[in-house]
Amino acid sequence: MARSTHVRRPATLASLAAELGVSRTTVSNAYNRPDQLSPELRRRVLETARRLGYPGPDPVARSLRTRKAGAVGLLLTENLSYAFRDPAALGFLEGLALACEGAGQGLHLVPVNPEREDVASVHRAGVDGFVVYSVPDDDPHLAAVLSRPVPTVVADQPRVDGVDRVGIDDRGAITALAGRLIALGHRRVGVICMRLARDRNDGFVTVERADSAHFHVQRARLAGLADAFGGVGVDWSRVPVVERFDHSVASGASAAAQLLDADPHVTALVCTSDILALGALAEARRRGLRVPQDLTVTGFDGIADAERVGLTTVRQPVLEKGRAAGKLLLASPDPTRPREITLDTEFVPGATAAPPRTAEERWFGP
Amino acid sequence: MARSTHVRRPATLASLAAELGVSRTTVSNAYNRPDQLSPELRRRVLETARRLGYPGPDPVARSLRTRKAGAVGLLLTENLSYAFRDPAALGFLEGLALACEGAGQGLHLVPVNPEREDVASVHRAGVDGFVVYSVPDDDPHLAAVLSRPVPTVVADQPRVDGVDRVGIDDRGAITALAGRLIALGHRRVGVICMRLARDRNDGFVTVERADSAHFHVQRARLAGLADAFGGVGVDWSRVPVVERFDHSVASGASAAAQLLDADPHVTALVCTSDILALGALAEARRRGLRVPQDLTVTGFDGIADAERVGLTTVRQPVLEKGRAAGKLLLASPDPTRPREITLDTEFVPGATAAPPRTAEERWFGP
DNA sequence: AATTGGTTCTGAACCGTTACGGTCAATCCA
DNA sequence: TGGATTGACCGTAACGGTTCAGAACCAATT
Repeated sequence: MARSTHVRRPATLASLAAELGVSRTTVSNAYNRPDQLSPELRRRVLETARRLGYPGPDPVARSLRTRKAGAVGLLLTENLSYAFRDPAALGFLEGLALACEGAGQGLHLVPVNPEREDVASVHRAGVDGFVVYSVPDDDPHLAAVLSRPVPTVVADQPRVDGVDRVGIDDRGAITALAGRLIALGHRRVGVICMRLARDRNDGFVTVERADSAHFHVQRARLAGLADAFGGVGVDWSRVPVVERFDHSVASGASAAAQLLDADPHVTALVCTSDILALGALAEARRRGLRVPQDLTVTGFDGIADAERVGLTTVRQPVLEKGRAAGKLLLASPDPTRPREITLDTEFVPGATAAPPRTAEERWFGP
Repeated sequence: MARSTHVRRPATLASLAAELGVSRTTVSNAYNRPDQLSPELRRRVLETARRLGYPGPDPVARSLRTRKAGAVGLLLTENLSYAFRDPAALGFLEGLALACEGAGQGLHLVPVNPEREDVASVHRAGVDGFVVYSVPDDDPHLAAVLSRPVPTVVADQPRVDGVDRVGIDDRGAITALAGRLIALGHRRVGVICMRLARDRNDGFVTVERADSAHFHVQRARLAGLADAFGGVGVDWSRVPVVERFDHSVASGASAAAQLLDADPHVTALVCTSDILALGALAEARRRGLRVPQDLTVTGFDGIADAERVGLTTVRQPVLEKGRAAGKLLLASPDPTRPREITLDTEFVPGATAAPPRTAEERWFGP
C-alpha cells in the first residue's frame, strides 16, 4: 500500500480535502492552526493524510503563498574550499549558522561556479535575504544579489548604499599593530598579503595594485600599513609587498622566501593573515632565522593555531561577526537607515615581535 | 525613480507583460529561452524590466511550477557548532558542498533547534533531496526527512530501507587497528568514545549502553573493538570504556584522566576519534607518561593535527565521503535498488603505538 | 495554388498552498 | 429572550511563474 502511493500521483492538500469531504482551508488549518478546527476533525485529517501518504503541505507552495522561504542565502567567495579551510571564514560561517539556527531559519549556501560567471544561481535561490561575505568588489554575484528585492547584509565588504554591513576596522587595527612595530624600531619591513583581485598574481605588488585591490579587507589592511609606516617617513612605495593567490601556510612560506630573497635586510614580515604568518614562521625556521630575535613576524585574525605558537597578531571576533550578520538580517530591516556594526579587535602581543637587530648584531651577534 | 519601485507593489512577470503588451509566455521566454523570441523583442523586454525594477522570475514561483528547488538539504546533528569544529564533519561538509557547487545546486543547512524537538524546519525546507549526516538513529528529524517524498542519502548512519547510503567500514577498520595492538601484545586496554546517545553521560559505559548506542558510528567502532579483543580472550565487559558528550580535546584529556585513575594498569588507550586521542596524549604528557613507551594511544579519522603529532590512527576519506553523498543524491536516483558506497580506510601506523611495558619495566625501567 | 517548414508569439491550464472575509449554529449573559 | 460572542468551517482569490499545444505569419518548395 505504501508503495502504491509512490507510483500514483502524490496526494495534495486538495486531494486530501476531497477525500475527507472538507475544504482545503480546513486541511491547511489542521497543519498550521490546530485551534481553528475541532480536535476530532484534526485527528481524522492527520490520519487520512497518513493513509494516503500525504507528507504535509508542500514547502515551496507554502513559500510562494506566504512569501517566506525560511532561509537565508550566503554568498561566499568563488572558491568554496577556501572558505572551509580558512579559520576566519569558518568562524564567520559558524556564527551565521548559529544565528540562523536560533531563528529557525535555514542557511542556503549559494553555489558559485568558479568557471563561468554564472549568476543564475543567485536568481534561483529561494531565500528571504542574503549575506555576502568577503567577495571582490566587482563580483557579478554581488551585483546579482543586490538586484534581488530582499534584505541583504554585507560582511567584510565595502559599504553599499542602503545595505546593512558588519565588519571590523581593518585599517585602524593594522595601523595600531604597525605602530607597535614602529615603536620597537622597525623601519625596514616586508608585507605578505592575500590575493588582491580576481586575477592571479603570485609576486610583488605595485602601489597601484594595492590601492585598487578588489578585496576590501586586503585593501584596507594595506592602506593601514601605508598609514602607519608612511607616517614615520618610510617610503611606502619602496616597501616590498608580496601577494599570494592561494591562502595557505605553504603560500605564506613561499611568499616569505621570495621576499627575504629579494630583500634580506627586512627586519619584520607583516602578514595580512595568520595563515600566511604561520608560513612565514616556517620559512624563517627553515632559514635558521630566530623569531623574534632575527626576524619579527606578525599576523592578523587571531586563529587558534596562531595563539598556539604565540604569534603577534590582531584578534578579531569572527564568530561574533557571523552572528551579528545573521541578527542584522533577521531583525526587521529598516530600509530608511541601513545599519552598520563595527566589532572591536584586540592586539595580541604574542612573542614573535621584538626590536630589530642592529647591523652590528646581525654580523657579530648580540 | 529606482526608489519608487521599492515603494509600490513590485513588478511581476505579468505586470511586465502588460506594460509591454505581450503575453506572459513571451516574457518568461525572454529569460529562460532566448531562442524562442526575436532578439529585438527580448532586448525590449529586458530593458523594460530594468526600467520597472523587475528582478527577474521569482525563484519560489518557478520552483513550484518546475518542481525543482535547486538545492539539497543537509541535516546535521543537533549541535551545529559541533559540526563546524569537528574536522571530520567539516571535511564531509566541504566535500558535499563541492559536489553541490559542481552541479549548480545550493546547499541548504536545515536548522535544528537543540531545545525543542521541532521537526517543522524539515518540512519547511524547499529542497530536492536530503543528506543526513551522523544523527542519532532515533532522531525525529531523520524520521521527518524520510517522510518527505524526496530522494535521500544517509552518511555515517545505519542502512535505511530504500535509501542510498555512504560510509566506511567503521567496525572492520577499528578491528584491524585493534589487531595491531593485539599483535604488539596489548591485552589490558581502555577505550574513550564520543557520546553514544542523546542523553549526556560523561563517564563509564555499560555493555548495554555501548550495544544500544544511538550513534551508528560509535556503536560500530565499539563493536569492532569488542570483536578484536573478545577474539583473543579479553573479557570485553571488563574493558573500561569512558564516554564524553562534548567532542573536544579537553574532553579526551579528562576522559583519559578518569580512565587512568580508575585503572592505572591499562597499556593502551583506544580512542574512537583523533580529537579525543589528542586529548589523551595531552593527559599522558601531563602525567609524565611517555608515549608510546609507557602508554599507547590511538585515534580514528586521520585529521591533519593527528598526522602532525604522528598519531597511530585510521584515516578515512572524509571529503570524498561528502562528495560521494552529493553525487549519489544528484545522480538520477534509482528507487528500486538503493545504492551503497563504502569507502576505503587506511591504517596509519604513526608513532604512538608500541608494545606494552612489562610489569618489571614499569617499576624498574626498560 | 497548395504544401511545407520555420519563426514568433499567444491562451489557458496548472503547480499546491494560504490569506481573507465570510457563514452558520451553538453558547453566553443580563 | 434577544443580542452579542464564540467555535468550526468554507469559498474565493491570489501567490508568480512555466509549459504545451497551437495560431498567425511569411518564405520557400512542390
